[in-house]
Amino acid sequence: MSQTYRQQALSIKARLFRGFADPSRLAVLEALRNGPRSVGEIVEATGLSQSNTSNHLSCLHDCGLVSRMQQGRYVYYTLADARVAELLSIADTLLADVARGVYECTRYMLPQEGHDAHD
Amino acid sequence: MSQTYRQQALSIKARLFRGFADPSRLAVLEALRNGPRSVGEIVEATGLSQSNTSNHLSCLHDCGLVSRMQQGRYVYYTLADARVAELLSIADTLLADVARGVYECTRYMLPQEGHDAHD
DNA sequence: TAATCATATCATTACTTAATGATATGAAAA
DNA sequence: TTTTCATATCATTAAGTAATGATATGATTA
Repeated sequence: MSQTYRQQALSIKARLFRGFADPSRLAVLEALRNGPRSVGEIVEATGLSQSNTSNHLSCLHDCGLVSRMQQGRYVYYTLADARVAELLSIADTLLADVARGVYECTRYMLPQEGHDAHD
Repeated sequence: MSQTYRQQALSIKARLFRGFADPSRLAVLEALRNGPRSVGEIVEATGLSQSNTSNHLSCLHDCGLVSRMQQGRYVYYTLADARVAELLSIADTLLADVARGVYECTRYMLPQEGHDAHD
C-alpha cells in the first residue's frame, strides 16, 4: 500500500516531465524563455493553431510550469519558475552529448520517418 | 527551411524528456539512482514485467540516458550521465512546489481516474 | 551438447494524447 | 449595445505509445 504512494509519486513526476515531452509544448516553453508573451505572440512564434496553443497552455498552466496574467483582452504567460528554464538548459547541455542517440531512439517511431542512416 | 531544423531540434529535445515522461521508465531510472543494476534487479525493484522492463531499457539506452555493460549472462545498466540524475533532482525540487498543480493537470485524463477532490 | 537461465525482440492489443474545426466566452472598441 | 477581437472550451479524429504474451538469442552450467 506504500507501493501505491510510490506509484502515485512516479505518476506525478512523469506528468511533470510530460509537460516538456512534446515538441509543441516545448516550442511554447521556448517562446517564453525570453519573458512574458501573449497567446497571440506564442501562436505566431510557434506556428501552432490558436486552439492547439491554448490547449497546451492550459495544460502547462495546470501543471504549474507557466503562469498566467490577464491584461485587457490579452493573456500573458510566463515560465512559472526558474527551475523550468533550468531544466530546459540542462536538457540542452545533455543533448549536445547524446543528441545522436536520441535521434536514433526510434523504437516507438513509425518506419516511414526513415531513420536508416547510421553514419 | 531553418524552421525545419528548429522543429527537428524540438522533436529531439521532446524525445529526451519523453524518456522521463512515463511512470515505468521513471521507476527504472530511480532504480538506477544508487548505482548499476541488472535487468533482473530492475524488474524486481520496479515490479514491471521482464519484457516491459527490457523494452523501456532499450529505449532509455538508445536515448543515451542509461548505459549498458554485460557481465556473463547478466546485463547491468547505469545512468549514463550525472545530468540525468540532476534532471531527476531538479524535478523533485520543482515538484515539491507544484505537485498539486501537476496532480490536477487532468486535461487529458480519463474521467474514471476521479480527480474531483480539489483539496 | 543439452538444458537452463538472463535478457531481448516481436506482433498484437489497448490506451493515451495531440490536432482539428467549430463554437463559446468575455473584454474592448465602434 | 452591437461588433470585433483575443482567448478558451469541446467533441471528434487521428496518431502515438505502453503493456502483454509468445518466442528468440546468447551465455553458462550440467
